[in-house]
Formats: sequence, structure tokens, C-alpha cells
Amino acid sequence: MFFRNVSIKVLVEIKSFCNITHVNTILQKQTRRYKFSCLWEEEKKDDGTKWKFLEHKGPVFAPDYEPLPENVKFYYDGKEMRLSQDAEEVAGFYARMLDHEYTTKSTFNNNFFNDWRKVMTQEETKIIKDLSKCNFKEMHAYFQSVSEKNRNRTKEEKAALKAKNEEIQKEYGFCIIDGHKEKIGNFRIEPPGLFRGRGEHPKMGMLKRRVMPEDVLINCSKDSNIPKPPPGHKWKEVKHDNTVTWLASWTENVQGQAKYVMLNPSSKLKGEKDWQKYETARKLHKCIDVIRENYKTDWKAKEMRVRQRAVALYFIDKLALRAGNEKDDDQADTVGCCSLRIEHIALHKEKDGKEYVVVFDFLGKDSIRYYNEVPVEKRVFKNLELFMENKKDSDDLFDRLNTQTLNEHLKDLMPGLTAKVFRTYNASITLQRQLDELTDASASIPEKILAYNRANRAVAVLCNHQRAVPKGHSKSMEALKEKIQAKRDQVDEAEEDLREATKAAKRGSVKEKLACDKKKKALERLREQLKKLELQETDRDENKTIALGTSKLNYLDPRISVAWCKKHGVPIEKIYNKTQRDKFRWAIDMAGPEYIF
DNA sequence: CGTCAAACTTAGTATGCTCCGC
DNA sequence: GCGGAGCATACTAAGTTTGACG
Repeated sequence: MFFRNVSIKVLVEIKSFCNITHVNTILQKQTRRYKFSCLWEEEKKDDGTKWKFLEHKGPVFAPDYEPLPENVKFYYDGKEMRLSQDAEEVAGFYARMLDHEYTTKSTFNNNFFNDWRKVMTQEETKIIKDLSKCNFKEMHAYFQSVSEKNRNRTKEEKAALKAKNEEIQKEYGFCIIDGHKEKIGNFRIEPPGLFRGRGEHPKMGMLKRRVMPEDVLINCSKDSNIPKPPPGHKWKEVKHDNTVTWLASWTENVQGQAKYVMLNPSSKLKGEKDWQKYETARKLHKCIDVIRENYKTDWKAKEMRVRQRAVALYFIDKLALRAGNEKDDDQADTVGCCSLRIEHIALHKEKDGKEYVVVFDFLGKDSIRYYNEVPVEKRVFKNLELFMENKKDSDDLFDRLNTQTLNEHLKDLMPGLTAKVFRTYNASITLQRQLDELTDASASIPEKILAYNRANRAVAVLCNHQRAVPKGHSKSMEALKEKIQAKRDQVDEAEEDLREATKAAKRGSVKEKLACDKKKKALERLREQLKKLELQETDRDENKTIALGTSKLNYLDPRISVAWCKKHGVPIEKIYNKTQRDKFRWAIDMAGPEYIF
């Protein structure tokens, strides 16, 4: 807080004699900080407007389809067949995925074949009636050879390509919003292809149509340079809605959902929103005890609706479960807290020596499995038994509860409180507590970084952030183990060397003494290297199925990390990479050396 | 009140790139 | 220089929340 106030004061002075848009780089950075702080300290205008001026060049469209070379053939029922351009393009989407697991699934194949036939000519549909008679192998091989060629591009080709991309980025990748140039997050329209849902998605394999300018809505200021559609085309509509933050949008055909072009997380607009999110979490910290008392009392409520709400909230708080909205059956069957079904939990009066254990086993967001054995209070256990009475496996556990009513209740407990705030809050406070517990102030920097990663990992475990085991993990572990052994041998050798040298130095001249010193240093260096390797081993193995990135990016208040770095003399670059530093610039600029909770 | 969809955040994976040991 | 592991980035699917509508 101290730092922040000083900076603001100083910056107000700077601002008083500077034109913000024309100061030099250093001042610009300072000015931005000023503007951030200022906007956040002031009551923001509460009229829902997100900007006053917005100008951009519109999105970048996917490149046109390039027909296959003549010699790449498609065969149906053993016979060569020339496909129409549209049919060929869609066939190509499938051919690319031939060695992917998707193409072994009947849902994927049926959906693809169905949609493929829709783009065929009438003659083609008359012939192509059975996917299993289609031979895409030449097409597949062709695409493989193309990507192989791309991989083997010369340095010059690569540089040229990079330059071209940068050109596009420069032109389309930025917008002007309220006098500032800001990076756009996704300025490229999604190219056509086959829909790849996660988990058992009923729509997997469906054709994702090519998006045309005629599908695209543009949002910008009336008085800005309105983006031009590609030659010969028109936008669907140009609007000037300053209550939203998107620059362009279109409706995707598979699920009928809107897609948006929005700003990069480094932008002020997104940064402010992020900051607000963590401020709400801090507010929750101030009343969490009351809220916990409150839901514990409600475990005894007369109304079943209230009891269910109280138990659900307990899970959300204790286990960091997601809210769990209802889903349609044209999506993968996944659940969160409110949508848990009887089949997703099992009750054990006693399990592995613990009393009142609830076993959770369900698929959550992205069809990631959540498995957890949790001892709970007796009262919670009894309530769950009650909720499960006379129900089928496929019935809702909380049949009197949904996310809307839960969030309405939360809003009454604290303004701005919703179910997901608990996830943010518990993640951030876990980080802070773990950092305090795991960091040894006298440890080396690599050891401190290991401590940070462990704290980060505790949060990832809490939030159930998982990833596939990296390909070749066990192999790379073995290699690392070998390296460690080799280093150990080196250390032993160096120790022996030093012993000899010490002996020589005792009776020897200046020259021998110097040699001895050198050996000492060499040994030190080797020991350092060994330690580093050993730390790396622990870190990597503990990490194999846990994804740290998601929590770091979305759940951990960056001010905690920044404060920890300052307190322990760890350079911020050791914790955050470039992208992350850009996103968290507001915290890096503002945070003092003290924690936030 | 329930339903729907708009708008925005959160999520894992594919791909590209860098850096390290050989 | 070379190859490959691992990191960074791009991509886009899948969530949450809110507010309009009937």
C-alpha cells in the first residue's frame, strides 16, 4: 500500500505537466501505472460502458482452400475418384486426422460422414455411401509430407514467414481503445475443420464451416476508421456498442454459440477485470468465517432446499468444486457441484480408518476426472444419506438446487459473491499459506523456486488441474537419473582431487596453494550443479500429471507471487515468463513486499 | 419462474520455438 | 551444427454469470 500511494502521488505530478500519449517510454510505463491506479481507486462510472473510443482493422480470415495436386488421389471402393472442391476440402480435414484416436470412434465417423455428404455434389452422394469404403491414405500421406516440408524449411524461409506474420500482427493484432494501443487476443477467425469436442461429445466430427465476412459482426466507435471487409464482401453488421468489450463476433455452426474477438490479457480492460476478481476474493476473506458458520447452521435447516444449498456450498468451499450448471444432452456429460448425481458419490461410514467418508468420482469440465475421498462432518454425511433416499443413480443429488438460486443466496451474503469466487479465494490463500510454510528464508534461489512450484502445485491439486503425462516422461526421467549419477561420480572425484591438492598445498609453495583453491572452487561448482539436478528431478516427477499453468494464470492473485519474490530476493522472471509478466503488469508495478490476505 | 443466449473467464492440447547437451 | 526435451504460445472448447424474455 505504501508503495502504491507514493507512486500515485509522484505520478499525479508527472501527469500534471506531461501529455500522456507523447512521453518517453519510461514515463509511459509510469503513466500507465498511474492510469491503472487512478481508475481503480476512483469510483468507476457505473453506467456499464467499457470504452469511449474503439478502432481496429477487423479480423483476419482463414486462407482460401488450396486444391490438392493432381497426383494425390482419393479412392472409393478401390476406384480412383476425383472429388469436387468442397468435398475434397472436407475429406482433407478427415484425412489429416487419420492416425488420431478420434477416427476410431463411431460418433466421430458418423457425424463426419453425415456432414461430408452435405457438401458433396449430387453425383458424389450417389457413389459415396459408406465411409469404410473411402481410402484417404494418399491424401493423408500428402499432408504428412507437407508438414514434414514445413518443418524442414530453411532459416531464410522461416525468417520470411515470421516477418510476414509480424506484418499481419502489426496491422491486425492491435486496436486503439480510449487513446491507448492494445494487443488483441484472437484476431484470426477460426479456420474450417472438424469439430473436436472433449470427452464423449455427441457432436465430435461435425463440420465446422468456413466463416465469411458476411457472418461477422464488427463492433467499434462510430467516429473511428471502420474496418473494411475483404474485397467483394460485406460485414454482416457494424455496431457501436460500448457496453461490451468485443471487437468482432460470429456464430459458430456446430453448437450455435457466439465467438468473439477480444483483447489480450495484457490490456488495461482485462487487467482491471482481473484485479477486480481478486479484490472480490479479498472481500470474501473478510467474511468467510461468518459464511462458514452460516452454512453449517443451515445443515440443520427445516427446508430441504436450504439444507441442500448448505451442503453444496460446503463442497464448493472445501473442495473448490465448480458451480455446475445444467447441460443439454447434445454436449458431453460432465458435472459440477449443483449438477452432481447420485452415481457420482459413494458414502462410507468408515473407510481406511476414517469416519464418514464421501468418495467423489465424476467427470468435470473438459471431461477431466475428479476423484477424491473426503472425510466429512457427521451432519453432512447424514444429510447426504437423506438427499440420496429413494433416488436412482441417474437422479440429481441436489434436486432442489441450481446455480442461479445458489448465486442469488451468495449475493445476499456478500455483494459480488458467486460460486466461483470461492475457487479463486481458496486457491490464492492456499498459495499464500503454502509459500509461508515451504519457503526457507536462508535457502538458495533454486530451492526457493522449488518451494514456489510446490505451493503452486498444492493449488493445482486443489483445483484438479490435470494434464496428460508428457510423451516420453519416463524416458526423460531415466536420462536425468543417469545424469545425476554421473554428477555424483564427478563430485566424488573432485573431493579426492581436493584431498590430494590440500596435502600438496600444506607443504608446497604458492603455486600449490593456488591449485588447491582452484580445486576447492571446482568442487563447490559441481556440488551446486548436483543439487540443481536433484531439485529438477523432484520437481519434474511431482509435476507429471499436474498442470500448474491454469492456476497460475487464472486463480493465484499475482500480488502474492510478486510480494514473495520481493521478500525473498527471487527475480520475477523466475516465476513469470514474458506473457505472464505482461498479463500481471498491474501487480508487478503495484505490489509491495507484503502479502495481501 | 424457467429458458435462452450474450458475454466473458477458464481449460487442456497442439504446435512452434528455444535452448541445452552432444 | 544437430536433435530432442520442454517451454511458450496459439488455439478453441467448455465453463460461469447475468439479464432479457415470455
